[in-house]
Amino acid sequence: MSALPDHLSIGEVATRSGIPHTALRFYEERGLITSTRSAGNQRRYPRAVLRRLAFIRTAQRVGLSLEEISDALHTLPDQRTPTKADWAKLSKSWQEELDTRIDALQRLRQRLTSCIGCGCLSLRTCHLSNPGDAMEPLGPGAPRLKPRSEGGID
Amino acid sequence: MSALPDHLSIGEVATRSGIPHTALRFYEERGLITSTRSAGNQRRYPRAVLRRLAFIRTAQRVGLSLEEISDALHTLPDQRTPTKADWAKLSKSWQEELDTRIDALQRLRQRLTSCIGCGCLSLRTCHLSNPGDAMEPLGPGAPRLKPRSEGGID
DNA sequence: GTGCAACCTCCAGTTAAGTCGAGGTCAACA
DNA sequence: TGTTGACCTCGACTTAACTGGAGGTTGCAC
Repeated sequence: MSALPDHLSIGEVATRSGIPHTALRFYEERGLITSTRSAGNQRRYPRAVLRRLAFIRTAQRVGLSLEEISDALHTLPDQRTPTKADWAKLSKSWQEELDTRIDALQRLRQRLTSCIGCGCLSLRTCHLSNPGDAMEPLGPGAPRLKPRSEGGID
Repeated sequence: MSALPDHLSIGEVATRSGIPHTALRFYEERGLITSTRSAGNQRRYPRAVLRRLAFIRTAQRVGLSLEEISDALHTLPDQRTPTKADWAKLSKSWQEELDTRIDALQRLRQRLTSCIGCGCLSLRTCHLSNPGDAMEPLGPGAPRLKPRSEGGID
């Protein structure tokens, strides 16, 4: 527990962030974080990397891809003071995305809630499994190569 | 637009659900949906599969994995009338999961909102990137092999 | 000055969720 | 009877996000 210096080794960052060193190198490769090197070519991170990592992990947890996160972080001028407009742009685009996701989650939860209450006992008939309202503005699935065109259902 | 029979071919299901036939076979392989076969060995789906697929896609969209969805669907007695207790159990476990996710999303959004307002112009100092509150009950990342132990940050 | 853990690079492997293509079958119409 | 389109299986490939190992270097404590 010595006072942390400002130049953390990859091991220290891994320990303090809970993120494996392999993942840290991977993030660096992908441009999500950066490091300088010591005389002997070892990575040295500024302390701020921990906050950046926390941000990355939070965004990731809510379903944003590393690419989206990376893009977002890169709309901010890379080394120096982003303008308020930069921030506003980033925030706005994410807010829409987040709103959409929150909405979808709440609708799913709502369906579950009402289903429990409604006394229906089968997936076959329950409206839980029968959307009714518009859905699927985004395609799911891992390979986000081409957006799939969602047809109407039932 | 002939009146839909109750035994849909894979092509019909694909068209009506907007889900590629390749994915349908994949879901079947994973046990998320089932089919019977025609005399000539072609898949035949009951109409109800469309609702089931809508449910799957919705759940997937909000970030649940096919495995989680499959598990959930399998807590319901497979072919006949699940009891109210079955439903309650499934619903409850999902609700917690959904609540957690909604919460995380809202916190992230809140941080973005307040950040815009606070006038801070750098990720380095903004509390947006500095969680402060407890987070990461679930690990992110694709390989969910071993849950990662999240250390404290900064 | 030696030993060993922590670091380095490079590359191959893994998982989830599919996609794609080859090679073959079936059904229905002309 | 022929051919065309929808279907079948099987296996290889893709993308994102990592993990793991081999083989070599650094840093620092004794």
